[in-house]
Amino acid sequence: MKLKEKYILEIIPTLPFHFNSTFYKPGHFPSNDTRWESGKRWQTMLWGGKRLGIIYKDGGSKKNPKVVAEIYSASPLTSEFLENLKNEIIWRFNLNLDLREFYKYIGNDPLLKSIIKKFYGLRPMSYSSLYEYLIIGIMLQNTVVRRSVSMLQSLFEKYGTLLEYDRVKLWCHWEPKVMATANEEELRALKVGYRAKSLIKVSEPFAQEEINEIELRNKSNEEQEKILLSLYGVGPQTLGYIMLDGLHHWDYIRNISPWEQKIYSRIFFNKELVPVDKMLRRFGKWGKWKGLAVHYVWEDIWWKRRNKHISWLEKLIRL
DNA sequence: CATCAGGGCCCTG
DNA sequence: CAGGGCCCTGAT
Repeated sequence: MKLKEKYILEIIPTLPFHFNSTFYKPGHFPSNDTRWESGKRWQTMLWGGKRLGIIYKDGGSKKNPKVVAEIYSASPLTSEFLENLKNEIIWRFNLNLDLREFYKYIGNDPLLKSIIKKFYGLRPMSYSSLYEYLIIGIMLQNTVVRRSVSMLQSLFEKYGTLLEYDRVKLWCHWEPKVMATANEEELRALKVGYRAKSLIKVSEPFAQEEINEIELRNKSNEEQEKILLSLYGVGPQTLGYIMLDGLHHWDYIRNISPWEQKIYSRIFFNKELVPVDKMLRRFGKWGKWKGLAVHYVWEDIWWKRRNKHISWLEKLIRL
């Protein structure tokens, strides 16, 4: 599917803003709906029934930051559509986030000080919809990165759409109803294993529009947890990712998976393995910013890995 | 060759 | 609330 129509959206983020560390997360596993180079992220997006190809560009300076989003589409888009899309982009990448209070509260922490200086203006982000994030969460469960990558790619090739824009070909997600009506055997043929059942069942409430992502954002913390946990295949780990990245609860850390526990032990405690409850107590000192603080340290180690070999980390990643 | 655990979660007792 | 089972895959 070739996308010929092109529109430009310009977004002025709040100060301070750091483009690269916000628009690229080296800790995310690689997927073929996105591509990155410094100052530029390609990203497909299925939104409002349209399959879009987007290029996010760093279009400003440190003092006057600007995100330029090139929107490619096969069919024309109305100005109303584009305005709504702009707001969605602002939400997903937290371009309205005011970090000043966080920096004030946390800025002198010995571990965070230098990281904040390096990534001054970093925000968490979720490049996908809630539904798509749930799919990714299911792909991560009980396996290693390599398999997560290959399972998602298989799903793209069977249920997604290959888009071409800016001379780049990237896969775009499917509508939930496509997977809600898939049968388990055809999914299992893609070697997703027992996750097939979760994929189907998690798609159903979205296909039937029983869950509205926009409405969910306005519900209380407890209601959000309840709704998400009621979905088949969603447990505390997937919930944790979504509460922070997708629903912007900057204090949300309840669960630490074994893999994260090992990495956290090294980067926060310089030890082999620290008990989870001890970790949570330590993170508690960052109060209502603890999730965001952990995100900063977490991102830092992945950026470091891009530049130099960290052998203990390589062993834990298990590509 | 077999066995095991991995960016969890569901279900049972 | 603890613990077994689950699709696969590569590491050992």
